[in-house]
Amino acid sequence: MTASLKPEQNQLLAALPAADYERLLPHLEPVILPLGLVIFESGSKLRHLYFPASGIVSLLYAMENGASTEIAVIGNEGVVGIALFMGGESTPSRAVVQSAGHGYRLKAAVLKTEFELGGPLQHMLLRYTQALIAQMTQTAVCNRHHAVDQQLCRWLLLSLDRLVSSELTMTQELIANMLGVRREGVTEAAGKLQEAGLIRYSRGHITVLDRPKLEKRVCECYGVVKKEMDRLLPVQTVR
Amino acid sequence: MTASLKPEQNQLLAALPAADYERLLPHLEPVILPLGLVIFESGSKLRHLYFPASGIVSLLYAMENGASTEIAVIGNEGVVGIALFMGGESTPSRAVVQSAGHGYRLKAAVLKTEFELGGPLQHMLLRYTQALIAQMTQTAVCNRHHAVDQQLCRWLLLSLDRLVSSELTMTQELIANMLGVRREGVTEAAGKLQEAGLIRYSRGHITVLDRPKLEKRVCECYGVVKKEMDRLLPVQTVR
DNA sequence: CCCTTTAAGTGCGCTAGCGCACAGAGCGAT
DNA sequence: ATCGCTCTGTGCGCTAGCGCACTTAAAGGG
Repeated sequence: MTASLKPEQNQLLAALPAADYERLLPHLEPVILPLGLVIFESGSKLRHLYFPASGIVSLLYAMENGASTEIAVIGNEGVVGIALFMGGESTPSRAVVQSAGHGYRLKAAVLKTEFELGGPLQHMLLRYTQALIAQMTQTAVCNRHHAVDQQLCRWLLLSLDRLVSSELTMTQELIANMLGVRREGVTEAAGKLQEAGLIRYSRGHITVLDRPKLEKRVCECYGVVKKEMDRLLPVQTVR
Repeated sequence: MTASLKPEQNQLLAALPAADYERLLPHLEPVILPLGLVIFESGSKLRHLYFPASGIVSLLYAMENGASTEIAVIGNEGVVGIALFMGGESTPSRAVVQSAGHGYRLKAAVLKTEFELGGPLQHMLLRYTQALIAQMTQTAVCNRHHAVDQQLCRWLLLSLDRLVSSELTMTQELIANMLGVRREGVTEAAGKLQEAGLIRYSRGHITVLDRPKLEKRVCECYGVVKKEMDRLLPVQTVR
């Protein structure tokens, strides 16, 4: 694990000036992110800020009746646990690893000290938070106005952007939980996309066959989020 | 206007330590917020941070086809224009005065300087931002899972919390735009509430007759947002 | 290799909300 | 008082998505 210690696989870390990065480095603890790992629970006090290097983490909100909805997805372009530096210590949502990977984490105390310095790290975390807000608001809009198959396209593209391969491991049941719809609704929507040759679906494995067509079919929400992310987030710099 | 210059009507300003408050005071420019005023447009560069003292401001997102959805409401408990200190300068949403009032604003440059100091102002603004995020995520959830009349209850209560009187001036058409539903849908939902004796509706004027019953009927979303606001935001201090 | 488990597909009746079209109804200006 | 405008109420038919019950089919462990 130590051999492959490359925190700069996380784009935020990668974009930090060398001085800041090196100050952080000794505090970055490598963590593996197995599928299903709950990084934090709704309302629980956060202990670490997570910098994913690979994999995908979902922010989910669970309702009293058990139904749930995905609020945002986070990959190696961001961090998990913004409540730490925003000052609230916890949020009403939970963070779950949706696609296995690995990452690095920073102890709450270290993060807070560094954040208070007010330098590049603070600026980047805040800009990322704004990008995350954009994603959340767009989710709200999409939930209201768009059909399930369009939302599925959006979800697939958002996931694809955070993965290296074009295959993702995810049952329809789980996708339904993310989108906050019925499992059968996902079956139907996925069926449409499969028929149109955009994806292939098989027992928990989705392969995206034709990304361009997916982008044609998706609602505007994906583009808005993407554009805002590109605008707000640093370009990956080679170290 | 100068006679009634009481920026501490805004709860964030009121909660600032005297030293910080007084440093800000000379820069606070009073502004009136007439109904319908667009504080900022989607994508436009922000020039000021607004501290409402009365009235309500809506954050709205408009889609390509003209349909729109409210993302959050802001009253004297918060600020309008968080993108300024988050670093993005603009957002894909727009801010519109939904209920007339007044407030105070700070030039972007002044705000940034003060924010960079990293003191109580920064902490408060970030905590408020987290509360706003909670509101946005809950909106996403509510859009997905709850019936129009429950959402109307939520909307009424959120508005009521930010007003002194129990009457609000708002046509069903406008409410429909906020909730992202049909105007007729609001007519129907409002009819139900009126029949149950919770509200009285008349040509753009809604009077809330029975707030407790409204709170019984509303979905959990209102409570979650309220609780999170109370947790994160400072209690009003007497100056 | 079978047999259990888990994922995916299907059918059917039901309801909420949509789109459209139009009918009262209050309010304000002339 | 009247006209015109805006706001509200209503009545359609239509569709997407829901809830439920069930079948089919692949995967994987004994």
